[in-house]
Amino acid sequence: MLGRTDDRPTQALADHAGCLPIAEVRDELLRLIKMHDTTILVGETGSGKSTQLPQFILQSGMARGGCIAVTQPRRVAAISVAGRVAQEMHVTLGVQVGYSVRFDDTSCARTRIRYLTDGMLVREALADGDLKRYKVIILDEAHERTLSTDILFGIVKRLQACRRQDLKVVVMSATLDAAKFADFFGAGRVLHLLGRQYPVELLYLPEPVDSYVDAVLKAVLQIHAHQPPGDILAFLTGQEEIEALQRLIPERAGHMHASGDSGQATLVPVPIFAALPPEQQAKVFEAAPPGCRKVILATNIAETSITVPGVRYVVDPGFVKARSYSARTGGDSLQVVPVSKAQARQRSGRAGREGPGKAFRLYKEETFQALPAASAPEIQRVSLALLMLQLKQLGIEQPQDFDFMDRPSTSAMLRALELLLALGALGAEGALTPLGRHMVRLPVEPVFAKVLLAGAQLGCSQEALSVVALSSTDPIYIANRGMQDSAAQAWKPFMSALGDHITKLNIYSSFLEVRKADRRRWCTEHHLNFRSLKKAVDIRAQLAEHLKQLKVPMASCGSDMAPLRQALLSGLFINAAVLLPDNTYRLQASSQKVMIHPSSVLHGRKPPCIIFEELLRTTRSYARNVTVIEASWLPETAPMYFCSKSTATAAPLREGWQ
DNA sequence: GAGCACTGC
Repeated sequence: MLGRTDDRPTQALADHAGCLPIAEVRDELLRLIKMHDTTILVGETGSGKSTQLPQFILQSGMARGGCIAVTQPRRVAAISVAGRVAQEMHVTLGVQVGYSVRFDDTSCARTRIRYLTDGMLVREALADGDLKRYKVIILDEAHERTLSTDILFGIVKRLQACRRQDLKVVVMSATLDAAKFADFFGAGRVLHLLGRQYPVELLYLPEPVDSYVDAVLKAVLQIHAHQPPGDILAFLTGQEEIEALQRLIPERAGHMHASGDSGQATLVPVPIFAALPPEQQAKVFEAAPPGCRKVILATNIAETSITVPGVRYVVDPGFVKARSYSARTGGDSLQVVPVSKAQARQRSGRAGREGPGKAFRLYKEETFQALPAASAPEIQRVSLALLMLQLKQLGIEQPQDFDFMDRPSTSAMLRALELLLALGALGAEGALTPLGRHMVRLPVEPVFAKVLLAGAQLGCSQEALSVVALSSTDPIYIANRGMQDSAAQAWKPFMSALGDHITKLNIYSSFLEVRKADRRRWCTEHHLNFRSLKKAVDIRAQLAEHLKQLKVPMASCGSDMAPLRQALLSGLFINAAVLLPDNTYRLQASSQKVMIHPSSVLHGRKPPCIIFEELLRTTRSYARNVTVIEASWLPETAPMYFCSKSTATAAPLREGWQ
């Protein structure tokens, strides 16, 4: 079986490594898994662990009477690995081997190996606390430490305590910090697998640089001038830098040709980042024309999500744009920060997929040594309201006492619990209320779950569904450099003086009125993101189905937007702010000063009272996605926040759910 | 008068 299983990287590798390394340790691996409840498996890229191990376990009979779950952090991985395994086993995808991701479940009662996104398995655990159908749970790519994987760590550990001998867990990771996993699970042994990676030569700069963008440009030109053929993958932090280098590289490279360096191949820059339309993303997979060398200018999307073929050189300036959340202010910020050692290794590894490569790290070797081993796990960087709600649903009365691999800060947990209390999801004694149990069923942040349920009570569930679905997708606006004016013109007919939510609702309604076949073109004409709007349609349908199951009444408020704005206030009241004489706003909950973000339709309009979705800290604190409300609505919607705390009573909306 | 990395339910 193993001889013909490998369709990955190259033929040359088969000669190089013989067969998949995992095949050699198959029996040893199965013996260990049989012997221990939990096994830690460290496998480098290309070790075959994701495809082979589940098949070994299935053949061994260990999953008899049940199913094997294999989690992945990303949808594409779950889908593509399932497809490959079905092919190897000569079975139909969706029968013995299947996958389950949001909006797409290709599995059935007969499925024995089930690939899922980690978020999907968390959802299953929320519905069926015992995960009874699974005899084996494999947590793959555990080193990525997504929020969902971290929840699953605690869930499976707890499950094993009550389902003794009946649940095997395998934690698979690509990095060498397996000791931490072994320690957490009390796992007896850690097994290491050889990867199938070609050697990558690491080159550092002797001195630090002033501008990393400039340094990337220089490095690319030097590689082009002095290194043998092979494409270059350069990491940058965002769209703006990528577009700048896309212009500069041909300019400078052209200059080199003009100065007499003839016979040189042409450098072709190819951008890749998530917001790029799919047709343009596809260009990174096309081979460079003869006599050309591709320079892929990428964000960290090329670290894990996308593997570009043909890359032999990696240029890594050592920076990444990362989001961080402050529990103190409740604000988000997006900052350019140094990468971790693990990230730098992941990046340089991209040069060794098809042959020996070189990685140019644009910093000193000492700088690398001083980098943190890994970036902070997601659980320590995000708002924890959803996590705390889910832990309560899992029956963990004191979420602070949950068995975390890395504990989030107490202040972040307390802030989240306070929010849930104010939303009415938790009662005074800290238990889930009926409203909270409804909220946990909805796959959105608790504030938006509250908007949906409040919308139902206020007679505007149709509108609330659309607005919440739109808030759960990527931005729907496309504003390319130099076309802001025409874009603003195209959006004008949809703009509402009531704010961004109702403006987006107008866009969504118009989108739906367009014939399906014409929607893509309509979006292009209106400078709107077709993908985002289409996704909003899918999410809305899923949320509507959940509301139906919860027997929540569906109604429309027609053209009167007041109920919808009140529903938004019911969820977003902690982000209520009033206008000050200097035209800034003061947050009611914390007295912080904020300004309306210039991208908002309300920018410059000075409404006296607003709510907003997100506080973004850049040079200043900006409110993004803003809606106008009446100040008189504040006290009755969230008395806990706007009256004296000692006399606060439950919000009126909560009464209906008690 | 600023600028949005990347996932996921």
